[in-house]
Amino acid sequence: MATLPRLDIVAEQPNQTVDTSAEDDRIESIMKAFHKRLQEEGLKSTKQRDVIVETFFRLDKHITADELLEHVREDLPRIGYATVYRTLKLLVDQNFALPKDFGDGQTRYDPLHNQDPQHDHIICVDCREIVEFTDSVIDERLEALADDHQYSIRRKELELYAECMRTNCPNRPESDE
Amino acid sequence: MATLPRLDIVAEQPNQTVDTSAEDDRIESIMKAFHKRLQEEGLKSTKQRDVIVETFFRLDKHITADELLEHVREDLPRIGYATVYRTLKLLVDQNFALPKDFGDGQTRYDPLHNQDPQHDHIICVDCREIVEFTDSVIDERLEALADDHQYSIRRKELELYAECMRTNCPNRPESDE
DNA sequence: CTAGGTGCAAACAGTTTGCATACCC
DNA sequence: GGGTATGCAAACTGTTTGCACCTAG
Repeated sequence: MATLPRLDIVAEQPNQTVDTSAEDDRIESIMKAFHKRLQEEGLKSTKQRDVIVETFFRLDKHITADELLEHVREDLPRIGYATVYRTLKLLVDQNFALPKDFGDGQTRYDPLHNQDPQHDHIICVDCREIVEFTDSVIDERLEALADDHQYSIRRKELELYAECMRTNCPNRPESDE
Repeated sequence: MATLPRLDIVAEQPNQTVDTSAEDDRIESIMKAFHKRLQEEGLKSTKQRDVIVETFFRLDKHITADELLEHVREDLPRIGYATVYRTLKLLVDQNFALPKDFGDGQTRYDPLHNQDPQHDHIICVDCREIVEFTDSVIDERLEALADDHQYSIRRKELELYAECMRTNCPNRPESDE
C-alpha cells in the first residue's frame, strides 16, 4: 500500500480531557447560535431546550434519545421522552444535528458544529467504537460519480463496519465461538 | 470536471423486460444454493420458505418486509409477518440478503447475488428512486483509509442522498413551497 | 394575553416472541 | 417420531401524538 495523502481526522480521541475554558467557549457560541436561530424562527427559548441542547453538545457524541434523556434528567428530573424527541427533531430541522442509523435499531444524533464538512465513520463491529474521518479524495470522486449519473448530492452516508486492531477489543468473538 | 474512468453500473433499469429463460435459470441457481445451505445447516425446506425466497429474488429490489409479505400472499394467503421476518433473518444470517436502512423508518433487504461485490446507492430524496453503483477508486481508497486507521473492513455502507435531474420527478418541492 | 412548549399517557409502526398446531426428515 | 417451522396473537421497542396545563415573549 502506497503512502496516502494526509488524512483529515475529525475526531479520534473520545473521553479526552479538554481545556475547560475553551470548551465553555465552544458551548457558549453554540448556544448563542441556537438562540439566534430560535428567534429567527419565532420559536421560544425554554429551560428544557437549553439544558437538552447544551447537554447534547457538551457530550458531543453519537448519542441516542435514550442516553440523552438520562443525562438531561440529572438537571431536569421531570423531563420526558416527548420533549427530548421534539428538541432533537428541532435540532435536526435547524441543521444542528444529523440523525444516523448504525443498524442497531435506534437512531443516533450527530452534533453538527457549524459548518463542519460532513464526516464519515468507521465503526468497530465488536466494541462499537466510532472513529470519524473525512477524505477529499473520496468526496471529490463521489461528486464526480453523482454528476455522471445526473444526480446532485444533498448529503452522503458513508460508514465502514470494521474490526479494530486492539488486542483487548471486547466482544470480539474468539475462534472458539 | 474531467472524464472519469468507466463506471460499473450494477443496476440502473428497474422494471425492464428480461429474457425469461435466463431469469428462470438465475432463480433456479439461487434456489439450489439456498437449499444446499439449508441442508448444511440442518434446517428444513418448506413451502413457505421457498415461496418467500423465490419471490424475494425474483422481485430483486430493495424490498421491505411489508412489501414482500404482500407479494407472497398472492401465493400463500395465510402467511403472516412472523414467517416473512424469520425467513428474512435467515437470509441475512446466511448471507443471501443484506438489511439496509435508508432512513425512512423501515428496513429494506438487498438481495445478494452470490459473490456480488458490495454495491453502493444513490437515492433520490424526492422520488426515492434508487440507483446502484460500484466504483473501484472509492473502494480502494476506503481500504487504504481503513488500513491507515488500523481497521480491517468487514462491510461498508455508502449512500448518496441526492436530487435526480428528471424534470418530472414527483414530490419535488417547488419554489412555491 | 396567547401562541407555542411541556409532561404525561396513550397511540403507533415495525419487529419479535410464546405457544399450540402442522410438517419435514 | 421428534424436532423444526408456521400462524396467530400478544408483547416489545423506539418514536409520535393528543390534550390539559404552563410559560416566554
